[in-house]
Amino acid sequence: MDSPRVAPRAGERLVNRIRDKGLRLTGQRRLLAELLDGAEQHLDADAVYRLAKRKDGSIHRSTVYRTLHLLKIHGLVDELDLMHVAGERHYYEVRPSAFHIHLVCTSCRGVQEPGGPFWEDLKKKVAKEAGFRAEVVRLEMGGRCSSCQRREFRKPD
Amino acid sequence: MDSPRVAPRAGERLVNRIRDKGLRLTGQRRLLAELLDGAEQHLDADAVYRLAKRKDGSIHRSTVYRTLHLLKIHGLVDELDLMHVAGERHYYEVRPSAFHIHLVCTSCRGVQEPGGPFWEDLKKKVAKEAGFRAEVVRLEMGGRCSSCQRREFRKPD
DNA sequence: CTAACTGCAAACCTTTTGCATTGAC
DNA sequence: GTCAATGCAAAAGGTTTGCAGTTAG
Repeated sequence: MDSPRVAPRAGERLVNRIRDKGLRLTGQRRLLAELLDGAEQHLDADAVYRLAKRKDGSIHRSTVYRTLHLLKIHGLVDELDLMHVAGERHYYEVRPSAFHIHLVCTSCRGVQEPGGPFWEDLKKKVAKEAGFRAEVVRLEMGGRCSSCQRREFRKPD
Repeated sequence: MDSPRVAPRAGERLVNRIRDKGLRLTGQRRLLAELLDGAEQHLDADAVYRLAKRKDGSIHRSTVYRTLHLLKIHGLVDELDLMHVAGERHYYEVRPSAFHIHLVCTSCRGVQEPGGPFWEDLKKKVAKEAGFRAEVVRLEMGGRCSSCQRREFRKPD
């Protein structure tokens, strides 16, 4: 599609994309964008709020919800449920590409995002086969990660 | 209930699976199971409730939620969010296999479930590659279905 | 300057829970 | 008969909204 192929600094990418969309860039939006962009794991709305609150004590929950909604409808973040392993929460992720793959362990609740040639190839084939102009593709697998499999092999419950 | 026992009648399969799990089969559970099993489309909790209410005016919402939860934790139905095209609702689907593929059109909100050799093959390869004992796999694609693509080609916005 | 955004509080909507009663096994 | 499931009502999330004051462009 139209993604720039030069990587801006971590924590700046989403901010730039907000400006590029012509959206007003307030202090709160900048803060939230930097948080989402720098996040090491998937965050739900409450986690985003609590992290933001530590940097700006006056930010309000409703601003977090409004901003997440705004980013979502502009396609800048995606909303995930990660197989509901942790209840009804939704998680937000800066859209790194149109194709997300998540392996969610129902035992330890860990989330892996595998990469490599197999998965790259898979993306291409799926897009081609679909007869569907896919904007977002999510492949989510719920099951047991390899370390939980080993643990359960040693000590079956 | 007096049909020959060749293959379980549509609307009876889930009922049988409930009994097989040793769960108590109440009238409400039977009704909900038949609804889910016979559903032509994906239903959310409210839709299940309203359909059930037409057949049993005294059924309560909380029973619907409790039953959906029960079926979910026993792996008899899966909970989907269908890319949130229709808000925060969750949809329930009798688990036909461990692998669901949904193509969700963000334009007309239609949901397709493609089948065929490509997708069968994909399931096998993904399961093998993952190094992950996958219990449930969901592949969801959000985009434009072929008829919406055609419509937009004729009349671009 | 002005439309858009924010904080606040209240409303909303879906889902969960405690309790007395009912019903499946 | 016993224990689990149900209906009911109330609570508990999580999210949205109307409003008045504030701010980015």
